[in-house]
Amino acid sequence: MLRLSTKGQYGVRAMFEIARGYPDKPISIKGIAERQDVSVAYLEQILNKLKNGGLIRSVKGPGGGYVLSKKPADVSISAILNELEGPVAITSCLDPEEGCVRVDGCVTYMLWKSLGEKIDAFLRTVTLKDLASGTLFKKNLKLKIKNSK
Amino acid sequence: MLRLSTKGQYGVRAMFEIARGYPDKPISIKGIAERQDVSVAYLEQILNKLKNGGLIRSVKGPGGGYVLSKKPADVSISAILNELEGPVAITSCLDPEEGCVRVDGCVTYMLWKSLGEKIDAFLRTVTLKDLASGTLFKKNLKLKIKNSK
DNA sequence: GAATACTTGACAATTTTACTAAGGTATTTT
DNA sequence: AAAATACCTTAGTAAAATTGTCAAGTATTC
Repeated sequence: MLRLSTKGQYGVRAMFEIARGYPDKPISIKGIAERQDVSVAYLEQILNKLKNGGLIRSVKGPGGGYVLSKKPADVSISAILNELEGPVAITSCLDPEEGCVRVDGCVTYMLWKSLGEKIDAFLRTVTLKDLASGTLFKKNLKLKIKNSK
Repeated sequence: MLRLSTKGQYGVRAMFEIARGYPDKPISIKGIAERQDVSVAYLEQILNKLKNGGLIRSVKGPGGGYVLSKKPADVSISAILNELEGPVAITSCLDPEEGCVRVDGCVTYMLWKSLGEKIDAFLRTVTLKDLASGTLFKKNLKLKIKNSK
């Protein structure tokens, strides 16, 4: 359950590739497609959204590609996924574009709201820099050791 | 993004209703359907899964219905969703029934794994008793006040 | 035996996902 | 200027998942 669409997954992986060229080496769709094993046509859709969201800018012509708008440490996974798939919304009640039909005291409303907030809080703490440096892996290891005591 | 299916949502609401009859008053599908505004036929499917998972037991005949197998404080949201939709698996790599094609060092593997673990850890802490008592709401309020200082 | 209520499996409509296709625009190099 | 590179945009579509419905049971109680 709670599967993330491939669009979101590929988007994060593509942003990771683009981050590697920061600040001045544009990364082409073709290059990303090869290294991350995703079709060029599908990536075009994804990167277009990220560009419109202002997370990356494009450089046309030979030698062109995409460049991160901000430094990797300032680009969170939350920002990427928000642009591609909208905000976390466990239920339709919590989707700003939909809303709740059962306005009355729904017993689960707070549950899903809290869960969504926790998820987004986590995704905001992880950045492209963390992916590149493997920080996340280390953090996780530390936590495991701590817990096993 | 990260929408939970209606099956999972209705399942939790149904379990909440059943919890209200614990330990000795069976709650009928019809009653749940009316109070939670879900069709009887759809609930049948859902409750059947929960029954096979051992979370509830059924009582046939007039006055029958479903009864919780354990006390509300021992039934976590995680257990309910696990039964209805399988474990949290943000990506197919992390689904025990699928697996990862890109076995090599995938940069995002740890990210999705950590997120999944965090989600499940939270869902394990919330029980049917919490839903009934509104504990979650109070916890959340406390947190907000703390943060706003 | 009539009423209540759970049991089971099949199936169908709708929506979402996960792409592909095709043609266009902008920039650089030769 | 022409060719090559690479981004840009919209439309369409097959497969899968979701979200149910339907029908024909079985078990229990009154």
